[in-house]
Amino acid sequence: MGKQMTEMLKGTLEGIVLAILAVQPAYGYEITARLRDQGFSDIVEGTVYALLVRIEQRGLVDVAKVPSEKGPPRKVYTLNALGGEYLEEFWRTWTFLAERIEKLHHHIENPQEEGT
Amino acid sequence: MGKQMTEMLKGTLEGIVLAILAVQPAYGYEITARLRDQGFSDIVEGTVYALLVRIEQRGLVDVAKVPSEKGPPRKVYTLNALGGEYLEEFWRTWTFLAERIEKLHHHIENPQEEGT
DNA sequence: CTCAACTACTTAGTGTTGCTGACTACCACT
DNA sequence: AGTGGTAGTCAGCAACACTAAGTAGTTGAG
Repeated sequence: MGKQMTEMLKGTLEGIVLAILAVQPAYGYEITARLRDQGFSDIVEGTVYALLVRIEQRGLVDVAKVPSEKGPPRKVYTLNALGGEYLEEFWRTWTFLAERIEKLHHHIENPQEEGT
Repeated sequence: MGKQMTEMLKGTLEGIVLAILAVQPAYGYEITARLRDQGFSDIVEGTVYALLVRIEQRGLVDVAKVPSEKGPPRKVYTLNALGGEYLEEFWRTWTFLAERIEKLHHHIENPQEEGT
């Protein structure tokens, strides 16, 4: 998708993954696949795994090793209480940013509506 | 606002500034002030100036030095054709990302609506 | 049995970005 | 002369996503 997407994902990808985990626990490989399903087709596995390590170290998720039938054991990540708080904070930040950006977007296409 | 906002601004701040310039040309100090007005209260001047240097070097804006009554000359930035294209690309990327994130947000609050 | 392919995770190094904090410089007013 | 607002610059830092390679298990073809 390009450089813009790469830069834009900084800070949001973490929230996206936490949001996915909020729906239900998952392991890295699965999360990558789910991201691909949801349209983030060029997010590489390495990025996701690195992100998971980060959020684990920050204590936002609980980890359980679960044996897999088809390969090495899976590390299943579950959003915990702290992670839930962090995710809520993410949504607040996101909403704040998105509202302002949408306002700019709208303004450009409708410059006559001077709000302030 | 915190670390989350800092990270989230990466990649979007550039688009925000370009969008501001799309409305009308402006100089750095003014852009900073306008960002503050629009709610981005803790974006520091240094960041904006650095960003302006970047987009100038990429040829997304034209620059004109205009004398000021109250200080050093102003560097007035104007969005040019290339910048306009880049901004459109930014909006596409933004829309793509925002749609997917909103879907996630919605999904969490309405998990019964399974789309797939 | 060996090799490829898929699953699953790890790690070292790179580039971009926004922030911190200090600095230069110009003007007006006290 | 000194303070404060205007306007821009610069060096150094931390965080993040990407690249690219590697490890390790399982399955299936040759």
